[in-house]
Amino acid sequence: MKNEEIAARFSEIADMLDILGEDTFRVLSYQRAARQLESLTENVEDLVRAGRVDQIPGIGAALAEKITEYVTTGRITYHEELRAKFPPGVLDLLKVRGLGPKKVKILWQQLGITDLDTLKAAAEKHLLRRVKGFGEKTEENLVRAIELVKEGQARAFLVDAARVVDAITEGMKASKTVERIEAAGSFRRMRETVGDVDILAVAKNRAAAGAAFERLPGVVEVLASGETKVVIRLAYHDYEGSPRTIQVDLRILDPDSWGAGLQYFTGSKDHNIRLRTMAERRGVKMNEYGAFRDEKRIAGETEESMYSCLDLAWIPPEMREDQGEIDLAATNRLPKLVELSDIRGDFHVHTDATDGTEPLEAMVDAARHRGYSFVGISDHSVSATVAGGMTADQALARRDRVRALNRNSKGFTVLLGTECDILDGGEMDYPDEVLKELDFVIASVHSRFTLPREAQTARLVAAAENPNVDILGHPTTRQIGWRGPIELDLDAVFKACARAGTAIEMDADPRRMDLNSPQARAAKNAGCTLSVDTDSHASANLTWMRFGVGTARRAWLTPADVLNTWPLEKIREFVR
DNA sequence: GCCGTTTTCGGCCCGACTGTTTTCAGTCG
Repeated sequence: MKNEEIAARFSEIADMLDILGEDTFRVLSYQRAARQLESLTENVEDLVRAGRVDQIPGIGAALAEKITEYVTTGRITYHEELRAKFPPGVLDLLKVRGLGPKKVKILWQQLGITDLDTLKAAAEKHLLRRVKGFGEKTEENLVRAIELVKEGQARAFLVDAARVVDAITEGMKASKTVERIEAAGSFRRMRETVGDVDILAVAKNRAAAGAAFERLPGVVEVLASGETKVVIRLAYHDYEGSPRTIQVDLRILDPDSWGAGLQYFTGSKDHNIRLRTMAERRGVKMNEYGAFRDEKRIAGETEESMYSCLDLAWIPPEMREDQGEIDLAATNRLPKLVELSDIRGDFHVHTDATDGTEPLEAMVDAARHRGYSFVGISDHSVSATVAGGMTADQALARRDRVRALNRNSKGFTVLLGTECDILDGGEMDYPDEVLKELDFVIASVHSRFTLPREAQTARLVAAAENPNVDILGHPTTRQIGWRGPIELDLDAVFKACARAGTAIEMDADPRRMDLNSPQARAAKNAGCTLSVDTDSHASANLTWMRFGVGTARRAWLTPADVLNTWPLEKIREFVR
């Protein structure tokens, strides 16, 4: 989709205008437009064709024209003209913590510093402290901050952020300095990756709570330490065992501001700006301490009170992205989102018969202990050689083992399926007779990621239309931080799935999260059923369901939209 | 550059913290 490409260019225009000292609100307009494009569920090319680009919130005539220019010509002249004014490397300086547009402009135009290496050398030679606004401390901080940029500190996976949140919550509770503690920010909104972790707490003795926070195990640096706000950088190991660091903000609130703080620091920024604008029109001032009319507090203790004082229903955090949820809350039309407790099973589970680490029986047991009523076993097909794919005979040979398991377990059903490779032209890796013998079929792409868009689309459409295929697995095959999505006309695939009655997967592997939430919302709008699965290769991975459900909630899915919340009889009907 | 239930002009969220300077600008979220 061109959405991301245009968003990236708008974001860069914003940075350049900012450094040039242009009007801040122009800069904000480009930033806001970039965020809107990133979370847009529709393909911007379709909007251009339909002449509806300027209906995107935050996009007016000028930005609509630039979007149209990019869609038709592949470039934005204004963007290229601005770029010509900037030596390569200058924009990288903005990534350094402590450097904003003003300081970058000074470094570039007064000292001729246009890249990270030169800046680091200048700081180490103490050349910066001669400039007004820069001092000894700034030089020290910059050297460390540049190192961080060069390490390429990536955003944290949601599962890792959850472990950091748990560790901090436990550590702070153990310190007995806080009465209440909860995570807010993009983690609470269940974004697929998290830039920093926001923790809110209530404490009688703020200084003691702040000190306990700074002493938590794993703290490598204290970035700020005030009365109501402490910021640290924390070391952790990601779910694959690699060492990383993440910034964690602690905000200490008064009990009667708890709801206001939770609302404020959960965001998103655009959601909050809309709320505050609404409040202002009603003569109400809203901030992290409460809602006030004529200096008098009218809300703040609970999050519900902050919404109800604007005549809004409480909005689930996952929906707070300024994508129309506020209008729904105003008219009591918010959807009843799917919850973890609605999930009755998991279709995408591997065993040691292919590339899983545990035997079938162990995976079945783990699923049953989660309180599910079914589990779908979906090991790889023969062409997935790196994953130790099974032959058709091996796949069918497990039917007896599964029948035995099902005979001995009341109220729990093992479905024997496959994650069958989609071959080059969209054919399936197992013959129809074999697919028919299995309880369900997930069809996935594991090869030929670089096919041209049209061929790739035709390939997935053919798979979706195969009457034996029930679920299209991890449809874009992207892996965060490693491999981008395949070139694909997703809308065409959604239409094919809706037509053929094939479900589309939301694969909750932390690296995949595929479909992601805007895509899943588009799939729902196209009439598709979604299946939220973990793609587990070990029993511990079954817990990823929490984040798959979080992403499904971001896509506004209800239980009716999610195949694996349905009663088993209805599921059997669907996969027949 | 966007936007409209006081507006087609004149607003645009706003508070915490740091570092440098000495009363505040810049950055961040």
